[in-house]
Amino acid sequence: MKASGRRAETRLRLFSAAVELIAEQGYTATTVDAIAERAGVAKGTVFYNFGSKEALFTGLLDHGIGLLSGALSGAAAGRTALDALDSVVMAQLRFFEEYGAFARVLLAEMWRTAWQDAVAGLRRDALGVYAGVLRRAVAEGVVRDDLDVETAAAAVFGMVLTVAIERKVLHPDRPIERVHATLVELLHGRVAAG
Amino acid sequence: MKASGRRAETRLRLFSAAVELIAEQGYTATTVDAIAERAGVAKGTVFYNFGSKEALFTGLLDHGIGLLSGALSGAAAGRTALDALDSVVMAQLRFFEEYGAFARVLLAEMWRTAWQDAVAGLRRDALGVYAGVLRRAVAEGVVRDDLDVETAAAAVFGMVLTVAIERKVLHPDRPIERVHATLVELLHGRVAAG
DNA sequence: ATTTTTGTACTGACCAGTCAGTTATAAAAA
DNA sequence: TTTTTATAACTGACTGGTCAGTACAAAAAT
Repeated sequence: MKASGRRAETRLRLFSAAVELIAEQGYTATTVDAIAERAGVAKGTVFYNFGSKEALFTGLLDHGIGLLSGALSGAAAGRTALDALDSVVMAQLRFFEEYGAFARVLLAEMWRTAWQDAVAGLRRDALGVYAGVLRRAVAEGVVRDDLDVETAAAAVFGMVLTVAIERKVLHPDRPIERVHATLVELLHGRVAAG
Repeated sequence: MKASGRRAETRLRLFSAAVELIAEQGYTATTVDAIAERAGVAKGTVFYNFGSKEALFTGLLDHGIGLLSGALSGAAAGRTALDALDSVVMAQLRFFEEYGAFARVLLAEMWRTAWQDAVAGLRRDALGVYAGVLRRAVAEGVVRDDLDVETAAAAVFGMVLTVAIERKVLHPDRPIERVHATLVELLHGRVAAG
Protein backbone atom coordinates (compact mmCIF):
# COMPACT_ATOMS: atom_id res chain seq x y z
CA MET A 1 0.00 0.00 0.00
CA LYS A 2 2.24 2.78 -1.15
CA ALA A 3 0.51 6.09 -0.54
CA SER A 4 2.06 7.88 -3.48
CA GLY A 5 2.65 6.47 -6.97
CA ARG A 6 0.70 7.02 -10.10
CA ARG A 7 -1.62 4.12 -9.57
CA ALA A 8 -2.56 5.12 -6.04
CA GLU A 9 -3.32 8.62 -7.21
CA THR A 10 -5.56 7.37 -9.99
CA ARG A 11 -7.41 5.21 -7.51
CA LEU A 12 -7.98 8.14 -5.18
CA ARG A 13 -9.24 10.29 -8.03
CA LEU A 14 -11.65 7.52 -8.94
CA PHE A 15 -12.84 7.17 -5.34
CA SER A 16 -13.43 10.87 -5.15
CA ALA A 17 -15.34 11.02 -8.42
CA ALA A 18 -17.38 7.94 -7.57
CA VAL A 19 -18.40 9.02 -4.09
CA GLU A 20 -19.75 12.34 -5.32
CA LEU A 21 -21.74 10.84 -8.14
CA ILE A 22 -23.07 7.97 -6.06
CA ALA A 23 -24.10 10.33 -3.28
CA GLU A 24 -26.25 12.25 -5.74
CA GLN A 25 -27.64 9.43 -7.84
CA GLY A 26 -27.14 6.17 -6.02
CA TYR A 27 -24.92 3.25 -6.91
CA THR A 28 -26.84 1.70 -9.79
CA ALA A 29 -27.75 4.99 -11.44
CA THR A 30 -24.12 6.06 -11.54
CA THR A 31 -22.37 4.83 -14.67
CA VAL A 32 -18.76 3.83 -14.95
CA ASP A 33 -18.47 6.22 -17.90
CA ALA A 34 -19.55 9.13 -15.72
CA ILE A 35 -17.11 8.20 -12.95
CA ALA A 36 -14.24 7.94 -15.41
CA GLU A 37 -15.12 11.23 -17.02
CA ARG A 38 -15.29 13.11 -13.74
CA ALA A 39 -12.01 11.58 -12.64
CA GLY A 40 -10.45 12.65 -15.92
CA VAL A 41 -9.52 9.11 -16.81
CA ALA A 42 -10.30 6.65 -19.57
CA LYS A 43 -12.99 4.11 -18.93
CA GLY A 44 -10.56 1.25 -19.39
CA THR A 45 -8.51 2.60 -16.50
CA VAL A 46 -11.36 1.90 -14.11
CA PHE A 47 -11.37 -1.75 -15.09
CA TYR A 48 -7.61 -1.94 -15.18
CA ASN A 49 -7.49 -0.70 -11.58
CA PHE A 50 -10.51 -2.33 -10.03
CA GLY A 51 -11.74 -5.02 -12.37
CA SER A 52 -15.41 -4.17 -11.91
CA LYS A 53 -17.78 -1.44 -10.86
CA GLU A 54 -18.65 -3.37 -7.75
CA ALA A 55 -15.00 -3.75 -6.74
CA LEU A 56 -14.48 -0.03 -7.19
CA PHE A 57 -17.38 0.59 -4.88
CA THR A 58 -16.41 -1.83 -2.15
CA GLY A 59 -12.90 -0.39 -2.33
CA LEU A 60 -14.39 3.03 -1.86
CA LEU A 61 -16.38 1.84 1.14
CA ASP A 62 -13.32 0.24 2.72
CA HIS A 63 -11.29 3.37 2.13
CA GLY A 64 -13.89 5.71 3.62
CA ILE A 65 -14.64 3.46 6.56
CA GLY A 66 -10.93 3.32 7.31
CA LEU A 67 -10.65 7.09 7.33
CA LEU A 68 -13.76 7.43 9.47
CA SER A 69 -12.63 4.85 11.99
CA GLY A 70 -9.27 6.56 12.28
CA ALA A 71 -10.88 9.92 12.90
CA LEU A 72 -13.19 8.52 15.56
CA SER A 73 -10.66 6.45 17.44
CA GLY A 74 -8.27 9.39 17.45
CA ALA A 75 -10.92 11.36 19.31
CA ALA A 76 -11.91 8.75 21.85
CA ALA A 77 -9.49 9.95 24.50
CA GLY A 78 -10.82 12.22 27.21
CA ARG A 79 -10.80 12.78 30.94
CA THR A 80 -14.16 11.23 31.52
CA ALA A 81 -16.15 8.91 29.33
CA LEU A 82 -18.71 11.62 28.70
CA ASP A 83 -15.94 14.00 27.56
CA ALA A 84 -14.73 11.29 25.23
CA LEU A 85 -18.25 10.74 23.91
CA ASP A 86 -18.58 14.45 23.18
CA SER A 87 -15.35 14.56 21.25
CA VAL A 88 -16.13 11.43 19.25
CA VAL A 89 -19.43 13.02 18.26
CA MET A 90 -17.54 16.15 17.26
CA ALA A 91 -15.04 14.09 15.28
CA GLN A 92 -17.83 12.39 13.41
CA LEU A 93 -19.46 15.73 12.63
CA ARG A 94 -16.17 17.13 11.38
CA PHE A 95 -15.43 14.06 9.32
CA PHE A 96 -18.73 14.29 7.52
CA GLU A 97 -18.27 18.02 7.16
CA GLU A 98 -15.26 17.18 5.03
CA TYR A 99 -16.61 14.02 3.43
CA GLY A 100 -20.28 14.83 3.15
CA ALA A 101 -20.76 12.75 0.04
CA PHE A 102 -19.42 9.72 1.85
CA ALA A 103 -21.92 10.28 4.63
CA ARG A 104 -24.79 10.02 2.19
CA VAL A 105 -23.38 6.97 0.49
CA LEU A 106 -22.91 5.30 3.83
CA LEU A 107 -26.43 6.08 4.97
CA ALA A 108 -27.94 4.80 1.76
CA GLU A 109 -25.87 1.65 1.40
CA MET A 110 -25.15 0.72 5.00
CA TRP A 111 -27.85 -1.90 5.19
CA ARG A 112 -27.65 -3.34 1.69
CA THR A 113 -26.64 -6.99 1.88
CA ALA A 114 -24.48 -6.71 -1.24
CA TRP A 115 -21.58 -5.07 0.63
CA GLN A 116 -21.88 -6.86 3.94
CA ASP A 117 -18.15 -7.44 4.19
CA ALA A 118 -17.18 -3.82 3.78
CA VAL A 119 -19.87 -2.74 6.20
CA ALA A 120 -18.75 -5.29 8.76
CA GLY A 121 -15.66 -3.13 9.12
CA LEU A 122 -17.85 -0.17 9.93
CA ARG A 123 -19.50 -2.04 12.77
CA ARG A 124 -16.23 -3.36 14.11
CA ASP A 125 -14.16 -0.18 13.83
CA ALA A 126 -16.37 2.91 13.82
CA LEU A 127 -19.28 1.70 15.93
CA GLY A 128 -16.68 -0.03 18.04
CA VAL A 129 -15.30 3.33 19.10
CA TYR A 130 -18.70 4.40 20.39
CA ALA A 131 -19.21 1.07 22.08
CA GLY A 132 -15.85 1.42 23.82
CA VAL A 133 -16.61 4.88 25.09
CA LEU A 134 -20.02 3.80 26.32
CA ARG A 135 -18.48 0.87 28.13
CA ARG A 136 -16.18 3.32 29.85
CA ALA A 137 -19.21 5.34 30.85
CA VAL A 138 -20.76 2.24 32.35
CA ALA A 139 -17.54 1.49 34.21
CA GLU A 140 -17.46 5.02 35.56
CA GLY A 141 -21.03 4.65 36.70
CA VAL A 142 -22.37 7.60 34.74
CA VAL A 143 -24.89 5.45 32.91
CA ARG A 144 -26.78 2.46 34.20
CA ASP A 145 -24.86 -0.77 33.97
CA ASP A 146 -27.66 -2.54 32.15
CA LEU A 147 -27.31 -0.22 29.15
CA ASP A 148 -27.28 -2.15 25.88
CA VAL A 149 -24.00 -0.79 24.62
CA GLU A 150 -24.24 -2.11 21.05
CA THR A 151 -27.67 -0.65 20.44
CA ALA A 152 -26.71 2.63 22.06
CA ALA A 153 -23.62 2.86 19.87
CA ALA A 154 -25.69 2.38 16.74
CA ALA A 155 -28.17 4.94 18.02
CA VAL A 156 -25.58 7.65 18.57
CA PHE A 157 -23.83 6.90 15.31
CA GLY A 158 -27.08 7.06 13.36
CA MET A 159 -28.12 10.21 15.14
CA VAL A 160 -24.93 12.04 14.29
CA LEU A 161 -24.94 10.73 10.73
CA THR A 162 -28.49 11.94 10.17
CA VAL A 163 -27.81 15.35 11.62
CA ALA A 164 -24.56 15.76 9.71
CA ILE A 165 -26.37 15.17 6.44
CA GLU A 166 -29.30 17.33 7.42
CA ARG A 167 -26.94 20.17 8.10
CA LYS A 168 -25.04 19.69 4.82
CA VAL A 169 -28.23 19.62 2.82
CA LEU A 170 -30.42 22.14 4.62
CA HIS A 171 -28.32 24.42 6.81
CA PRO A 172 -24.79 24.44 5.40
CA ASP A 173 -23.71 27.60 7.17
CA ARG A 174 -24.93 26.69 10.61
CA PRO A 175 -21.78 26.42 12.75
CA ILE A 176 -20.80 22.89 13.52
CA GLU A 177 -20.31 23.77 17.17
CA ARG A 178 -23.95 24.65 17.49
CA VAL A 179 -25.03 21.33 16.07
CA HIS A 180 -22.62 19.61 18.39
CA ALA A 181 -24.02 21.49 21.36
CA THR A 182 -27.54 20.37 20.47
CA LEU A 183 -26.53 16.73 20.25
CA VAL A 184 -24.54 16.83 23.45
CA GLU A 185 -27.45 18.43 25.22
CA LEU A 186 -29.74 15.66 24.03
CA LEU A 187 -27.30 12.97 25.07
CA HIS A 188 -26.51 14.35 28.48
CA GLY A 189 -30.12 15.15 29.15
CA ARG A 190 -29.23 18.15 31.19
CA VAL A 191 -32.22 19.84 32.67
CA ALA A 192 -33.27 23.45 32.40
CA ALA A 193 -30.32 25.67 32.94
CA GLY A 194 -32.69 28.41 31.80
CA MET B 1 -59.77 8.48 -2.64
CA LYS B 2 -61.98 5.43 -2.29
CA ALA B 3 -60.21 2.91 -0.10
CA SER B 4 -61.70 -0.16 -1.78
CA GLY B 5 -62.22 -0.74 -5.49
CA ARG B 6 -60.21 -2.75 -7.92
CA ARG B 7 -57.83 0.03 -8.79
CA ALA B 8 -57.00 0.98 -5.22
CA GLU B 9 -56.26 -2.64 -4.42
CA THR B 10 -53.92 -2.95 -7.38
CA ARG B 11 -52.10 0.18 -6.28
CA LEU B 12 -51.61 -1.15 -2.77
CA ARG B 13 -50.30 -4.43 -4.10
CA LEU B 14 -47.83 -2.50 -6.24
CA PHE B 15 -46.72 -0.37 -3.29
CA SER B 16 -46.16 -3.45 -1.23
CA ALA B 17 -44.19 -5.23 -3.93
CA ALA B 18 -42.14 -2.14 -4.73
CA VAL B 19 -41.18 -1.28 -1.18
CA GLU B 20 -39.83 -4.75 -0.51
CA LEU B 21 -37.78 -4.93 -3.68
CA ILE B 22 -36.47 -1.38 -3.37
CA ALA B 23 -35.49 -1.96 0.25
CA GLU B 24 -33.33 -4.87 -0.85
CA GLN B 25 -31.90 -3.56 -4.09
CA GLY B 26 -32.39 0.18 -4.23
CA TYR B 27 -34.59 2.24 -6.50
CA THR B 28 -32.64 2.08 -9.75
CA ALA B 29 -31.70 -1.56 -9.45
CA THR B 30 -35.33 -2.56 -9.03
CA THR B 31 -37.03 -3.10 -12.36
CA VAL B 32 -40.64 -2.40 -13.13
CA ASP B 33 -40.89 -5.96 -14.45
CA ALA B 34 -39.86 -7.33 -11.07
CA ILE B 35 -42.33 -5.12 -9.22
CA ALA B 36 -45.15 -6.14 -11.53
CA GLU B 37 -44.27 -9.79 -11.25
CA ARG B 38 -44.19 -9.74 -7.46
CA ALA B 39 -47.49 -7.87 -7.38
CA GLY B 40 -49.00 -10.49 -9.70
CA VAL B 41 -49.82 -7.93 -12.33
CA ALA B 42 -48.77 -7.20 -15.91
CA LYS B 43 -46.12 -4.61 -16.53
CA GLY B 44 -48.51 -2.39 -18.40
CA THR B 45 -50.66 -2.14 -15.29
CA VAL B 46 -47.90 -0.28 -13.50
CA PHE B 47 -47.86 2.37 -16.18
CA TYR B 48 -51.63 2.41 -16.44
CA ASN B 49 -51.84 3.17 -12.73
CA PHE B 50 -48.88 5.43 -12.16
CA GLY B 51 -47.61 6.60 -15.52
CA SER B 52 -43.96 6.07 -14.68
CA LYS B 53 -41.61 4.22 -12.37
CA GLU B 54 -40.79 7.47 -10.64
CA ALA B 55 -44.44 8.33 -10.04
CA LEU B 56 -44.98 4.88 -8.53
CA PHE B 57 -42.12 5.55 -6.17
CA THR B 58 -43.13 9.02 -5.09
CA GLY B 59 -46.64 7.68 -4.59
CA LEU B 60 -45.17 4.99 -2.38
CA LEU B 61 -43.22 7.57 -0.40
CA ASP B 62 -46.30 9.73 0.09
CA HIS B 63 -48.32 6.74 1.18
CA GLY B 64 -45.73 5.54 3.69
CA ILE B 65 -45.01 8.98 5.04
CA GLY B 66 -48.71 9.49 5.58
CA LEU B 67 -48.98 6.27 7.58
CA LEU B 68 -45.90 7.11 9.59
CA SER B 69 -47.02 10.62 10.39
CA GLY B 70 -50.38 9.33 11.53
CA ALA B 71 -48.76 6.78 13.81
CA LEU B 72 -46.44 9.36 15.35
CA SER B 73 -48.96 12.11 15.89
CA GLY B 74 -51.36 9.63 17.44
CA ALA B 75 -48.72 8.92 20.05
CA ALA B 76 -47.72 12.48 20.86
CA ALA B 77 -50.11 12.85 23.75
CA GLY B 78 -48.79 12.34 27.24
CA ARG B 79 -48.78 13.81 30.73
CA THR B 80 -45.41 15.44 30.39
CA ALA B 81 -43.43 16.26 27.28
CA LEU B 82 -40.87 13.60 28.16
CA ASP B 83 -43.64 11.00 28.46
CA ALA B 84 -44.86 12.07 25.06
CA LEU B 85 -41.36 11.85 23.63
CA ASP B 86 -41.02 8.31 24.94
CA SER B 87 -44.25 7.22 23.38
CA VAL B 88 -43.49 8.83 20.03
CA VAL B 89 -40.18 6.95 20.01
CA MET B 90 -42.07 3.77 20.79
CA ALA B 91 -44.58 4.49 18.03
CA GLN B 92 -41.79 4.96 15.54
CA LEU B 93 -40.17 1.70 16.62
CA ARG B 94 -43.45 -0.14 16.30
CA PHE B 95 -44.22 1.40 12.94
CA PHE B 96 -40.91 0.26 11.51
CA GLU B 97 -41.36 -3.10 13.16
CA GLU B 98 -44.37 -3.51 10.90
CA TYR B 99 -43.03 -1.66 7.88
CA GLY B 100 -39.34 -2.49 8.07
CA ALA B 101 -38.86 -2.33 4.33
CA PHE B 102 -40.18 1.19 4.30
CA ALA B 103 -37.69 2.18 6.96
CA ARG B 104 -34.82 1.14 4.75
CA VAL B 105 -36.22 2.85 1.71
CA LEU B 106 -36.70 6.02 3.70
CA LEU B 107 -33.19 5.96 5.10
CA ALA B 108 -31.65 5.39 1.70
CA GLU B 109 -33.72 7.85 -0.29
CA MET B 110 -34.50 10.52 2.27
CA TRP B 111 -31.78 12.87 1.07
CA ARG B 112 -31.95 12.31 -2.66
CA THR B 113 -32.98 15.51 -4.37
CA ALA B 114 -35.15 13.66 -6.89
CA TRP B 115 -38.02 13.24 -4.42
CA GLN B 116 -37.72 16.46 -2.51
CA ASP B 117 -41.45 17.09 -2.63
CA ALA B 118 -42.44 13.79 -1.12
CA VAL B 119 -39.77 14.11 1.54
CA ALA B 120 -40.91 17.63 2.40
CA GLY B 121 -44.00 15.96 3.82
CA LEU B 122 -41.80 13.85 6.04
CA ARG B 123 -40.16 16.94 7.49
CA ARG B 124 -43.42 18.75 7.94
CA ASP B 125 -45.47 15.90 9.36
CA ALA B 126 -43.27 13.24 10.96
CA LEU B 127 -40.35 15.37 12.12
CA GLY B 128 -42.94 17.98 13.03
CA VAL B 129 -44.32 15.65 15.68
CA TYR B 130 -40.92 15.40 17.33
CA ALA B 131 -40.40 19.14 17.04
CA GLY B 132 -43.75 19.77 18.70
CA VAL B 133 -42.99 17.47 21.59
CA LEU B 134 -39.59 19.02 22.06
CA ARG B 135 -41.12 22.48 22.07
CA ARG B 136 -43.41 21.30 24.83
CA ALA B 137 -40.37 20.09 26.72
CA VAL B 138 -38.82 23.51 26.39
CA ALA B 139 -42.02 25.13 27.59
CA GLU B 140 -42.07 22.81 30.59
CA GLY B 141 -38.50 23.74 31.35
CA VAL B 142 -37.17 20.18 31.22
CA VAL B 143 -34.65 21.05 28.52
CA ARG B 144 -32.77 24.27 28.06
CA ASP B 145 -34.68 26.91 26.19
CA ASP B 146 -31.88 27.45 23.68
CA LEU B 147 -32.27 23.92 22.34
CA ASP B 148 -32.30 23.85 18.54
CA VAL B 149 -35.59 22.04 18.20
CA GLU B 150 -35.36 21.31 14.48
CA THR B 151 -31.95 19.73 14.70
CA ALA B 152 -32.90 17.79 17.80
CA ALA B 153 -36.00 16.46 16.05
CA ALA B 154 -33.95 15.22 13.13
CA ALA B 155 -31.46 13.73 15.55
CA VAL B 156 -34.04 11.70 17.45
CA PHE B 157 -35.80 10.62 14.28
CA GLY B 158 -32.55 9.47 12.69
CA MET B 159 -31.50 7.72 15.84
CA VAL B 160 -34.70 5.71 16.09
CA LEU B 161 -34.70 4.96 12.37
CA THR B 162 -31.14 3.63 12.52
CA VAL B 163 -31.82 1.49 15.54
CA ALA B 164 -35.07 0.15 14.12
CA ILE B 165 -33.26 -1.06 11.03
CA GLU B 166 -30.32 -2.40 12.99
CA ARG B 167 -32.68 -4.46 15.06
CA LYS B 168 -34.59 -5.77 12.02
CA VAL B 169 -31.40 -6.75 10.26
CA LEU B 170 -29.20 -7.97 13.10
CA HIS B 171 -31.30 -8.76 16.16
CA PRO B 172 -34.82 -9.50 14.98
CA ASP B 173 -35.89 -11.28 18.14
CA ARG B 174 -34.69 -8.70 20.60
CA PRO B 175 -37.82 -7.37 22.28
CA ILE B 176 -38.81 -3.94 21.11
CA GLU B 177 -39.30 -2.79 24.67
CA ARG B 178 -35.65 -3.39 25.41
CA VAL B 179 -34.57 -1.29 22.46
CA HIS B 180 -36.99 1.39 23.55
CA ALA B 181 -35.57 1.35 27.06
CA THR B 182 -32.05 1.83 25.71
CA LEU B 183 -33.06 4.82 23.63
CA VAL B 184 -35.05 6.40 26.41
CA GLU B 185 -32.13 5.96 28.75
CA LEU B 186 -29.85 7.71 26.28
CA LEU B 187 -32.30 10.54 25.78
CA HIS B 188 -33.08 11.10 29.42
CA GLY B 189 -29.45 10.81 30.37
CA ARG B 190 -30.30 9.17 33.65
CA VAL B 191 -27.30 8.51 35.81
CA ALA B 192 -26.22 5.32 37.45
CA ALA B 193 -29.12 3.76 39.21
CA GLY B 194 -26.84 0.71 39.67
C1' DA C 1 11.80 -3.21 -19.74
C1' DT C 2 7.69 -3.01 -17.42
C1' DT C 3 3.66 -0.95 -15.65
C1' DT C 4 0.03 2.09 -16.34
C1' DT C 5 -2.98 4.83 -19.08
C1' DT C 6 -5.39 6.20 -23.36
C1' DG C 7 -8.92 6.15 -27.05
C1' DT C 8 -11.98 4.04 -29.72
C1' DA C 9 -14.95 0.63 -31.11
C1' DC C 10 -17.71 -3.15 -30.00
C1' DT C 11 -21.04 -6.62 -27.74
C1' DG C 12 -24.74 -8.61 -25.42
C1' DA C 13 -27.81 -8.13 -21.85
C1' DC C 14 -31.12 -5.38 -19.77
C1' DC C 15 -34.90 -2.11 -19.09
C1' DA C 16 -38.45 1.97 -19.05
C1' DG C 17 -42.04 3.00 -21.55
C1' DT C 18 -45.57 2.16 -25.54
C1' DC C 19 -49.60 0.48 -27.69
C1' DA C 20 -53.02 -2.25 -29.92
C1' DG C 21 -55.82 -5.56 -28.26
C1' DT C 22 -58.47 -8.08 -24.36
C1' DT C 23 -61.27 -8.61 -20.22
C1' DA C 24 -63.99 -6.99 -16.19
C1' DT C 25 -67.75 -4.02 -14.44
C1' DA C 26 -71.71 -1.62 -14.15
C1' DA C 27 -75.45 0.78 -15.94
C1' DA C 28 -78.94 1.27 -19.56
C1' DA C 29 -82.00 -0.84 -22.91
C1' DA C 30 -84.68 -4.56 -24.51
C1' DT D 1 -83.97 -11.49 -16.93
C1' DT D 2 -81.21 -10.99 -20.75
C1' DT D 3 -78.68 -8.23 -23.93
C1' DT D 4 -76.28 -4.25 -25.30
C1' DT D 5 -73.23 -0.39 -24.60
C1' DA D 6 -69.58 2.29 -22.65
C1' DT D 7 -65.62 2.62 -20.34
C1' DA D 8 -62.36 1.44 -16.85
C1' DA D 9 -58.76 -1.78 -15.94
C1' DC D 10 -55.49 -4.77 -17.49
C1' DT D 11 -52.28 -7.40 -20.73
C1' DG D 12 -47.76 -8.64 -22.85
C1' DA D 13 -44.99 -8.45 -27.03
C1' DC D 14 -42.23 -4.97 -28.85
C1' DT D 15 -38.94 -0.84 -29.32
C1' DG D 16 -35.27 2.28 -28.72
C1' DG D 17 -31.88 3.35 -25.85
C1' DT D 18 -28.46 2.48 -22.14
C1' DC D 19 -24.67 0.38 -19.85
C1' DA D 20 -21.01 -2.93 -17.80
C1' DG D 21 -17.46 -5.01 -19.49
C1' DT D 22 -14.05 -6.39 -23.46
C1' DA D 23 -10.40 -5.80 -27.00
C1' DC D 24 -6.36 -3.89 -28.32
C1' DA D 25 -2.78 -1.07 -30.35
C1' DA D 26 -0.36 2.91 -29.36
C1' DA D 27 1.49 6.23 -25.99
C1' DA D 28 3.27 7.77 -21.62
C1' DA D 29 5.32 7.23 -17.22
C1' DT D 30 8.52 4.91 -14.00
